[in-house]
Parts: sequence; structure tokens; C-alpha cells
Amino acid sequence: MKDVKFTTIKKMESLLETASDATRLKIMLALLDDDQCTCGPDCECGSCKALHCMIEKCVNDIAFEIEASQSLVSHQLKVLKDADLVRTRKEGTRVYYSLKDKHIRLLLGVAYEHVTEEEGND
Amino acid sequence: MKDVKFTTIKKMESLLETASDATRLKIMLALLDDDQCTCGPDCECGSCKALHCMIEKCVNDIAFEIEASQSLVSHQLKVLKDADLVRTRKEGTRVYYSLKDKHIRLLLGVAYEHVTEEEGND
DNA sequence: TGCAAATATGAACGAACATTCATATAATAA
DNA sequence: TTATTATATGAATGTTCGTTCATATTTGCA
Repeated sequence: MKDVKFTTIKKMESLLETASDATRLKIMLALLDDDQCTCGPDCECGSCKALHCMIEKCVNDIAFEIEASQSLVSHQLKVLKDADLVRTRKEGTRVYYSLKDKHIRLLLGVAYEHVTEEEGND
Repeated sequence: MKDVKFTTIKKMESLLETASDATRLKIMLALLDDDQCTCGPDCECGSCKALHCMIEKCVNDIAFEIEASQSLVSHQLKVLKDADLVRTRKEGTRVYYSLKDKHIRLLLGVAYEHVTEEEGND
């Protein structure tokens, strides 16, 4: 621990803080939806089992899916974007959002497994 | 995502929220200190590279190490305990704290790698 | 142009939270 | 018992944050 710099701690704090909100979690989980996954059984994306496929969705679709207002979703997508947890792709009037990289999927996967698994030691 | 229950989201929120504070991160990283690791090169603990060893420390030692007051550390250890991120072992007047399980170490590892690695795609 | 659709933003409000200070509890030793 | 060490807790304070509402911006199309 002694060798973990203060700025590293602050970055970890920012990453986890950004991920630790129900609305933003719903958004990110919507971007992990394996119903829309087209890759085969050998797919390695994300390295986690249950939540392993990354896709992209536009703001209104996300808002509809998680049953939140457009304003709220847009606000929280900005938070996610500023903290570098999602990336964007613009197409006409729409903006498509997707998770930034493998670490974010792993983070969601680890958190998901921790809360869904029963009492395993170590 | 559709199949992720509300209670699961709430639990993930709680887990990440608890982890997302600089003081609590310092505490947890102090409980990962590999300076005190006695296991060999084949050690599998935590499955992450840089931060892979779990140890236990008492409240005052943690407070001294992270340069925080006893009161603050005790308060935050309670938060970590209530959220099930650490476990305790009592011995005389002291209470030894350690990280709860592999998921917590993985979570710290993933967050650490995300903020220390440079711009890798996917 | 002007209109509609998609997204972004600013202000405001209430709730939640980290920290400090003072004090309380618990366990050990003399 | 009393004193000492280790840890826990309650109250208070200042700040941060999520959400809503209203409105602005951007893009595509008639």
C-alpha cells in the first residue's frame, strides 16, 4: 500500500464513485445486455461469465429501457463519459454510448458476482 | 440487463459506494500490503498481479499507516464491516481487520489496473 | 428557411455523506 | 478497585450529489 500514490487513490475513488449509483449501474448494465449479443460461445469479451457482451445504445433507448427520464439519463451519461467509463459515437441526431473498455466490464462482472454469489470464503 | 433484479442493483450500488471513498480505499489497500506477504511465487490469492496479498491489521496500526485519526478509521471500518467488505477477529483489546474475500481483492485489483494502465482499447 | 427529433445543460432542492470532537465501552494489568 | 490501552459511537457541520423541471443546442428534413 505504501507505494500506491495519492493520485492513484484519487483515480480509483473517482472510478468507483462513478460506478456506484443505481441509475448509472442500470445504464451500464443496459450496455452489457447479452440478449443482443451476436458472438459465439467462444467469445472472450470481458472475461466474465454472466455479463459478458458489450453493445451500444442511444440515449432515448437507454432511458426507455431503464424507465428513467431523458434528462436524467443524459446527465448521468455525462458523468460516465467525464469519468471515462463510456465512449460515444455520433450518428445523425443520435449519440450511441458503449462501455469504455474491458476493465469496466470486469468491474461490473466482479461486483455482480460478489452480490449474487452466496457466502464463499476467500 | 432485463434480468438483473432491483435488489441486485442495490447491492452492487452498496458495494461500489462503500469502496468509493479515499479513506476506505487506503484502509483496504493497507490490508493488501504485499510487504508483509509471506507466500511464495505460486500464490494464487486474489488472482491479480500487483495487489495480491491479504493480511490483517488492527485499528491503530491502520490509522498510523494511512495517517488518519483513530476515530475516522474506526468509523470507516464500521462502514466497511456493515457492507461486508471486511471481516474481524478479536484478540484481547485489539480487533484485527482483513478483507472479506477474493471478490474484494479482485475489485481493488481491477480498479487499480484501470487507473494505472495507459489507454488500452477494449 | 422553419419544424421536429434527439440530446445536452443550468438552476434549484432535498438528501446523503465524510470528517472532527468529545465521550463511551471493553479488556487487561497492577 | 483503579488506571491504561484499544476501539466504538453520537452529535454537529459543511459539502457533495441525484433528481426534476424548464430550456437550450444540434441535426436532419420538408
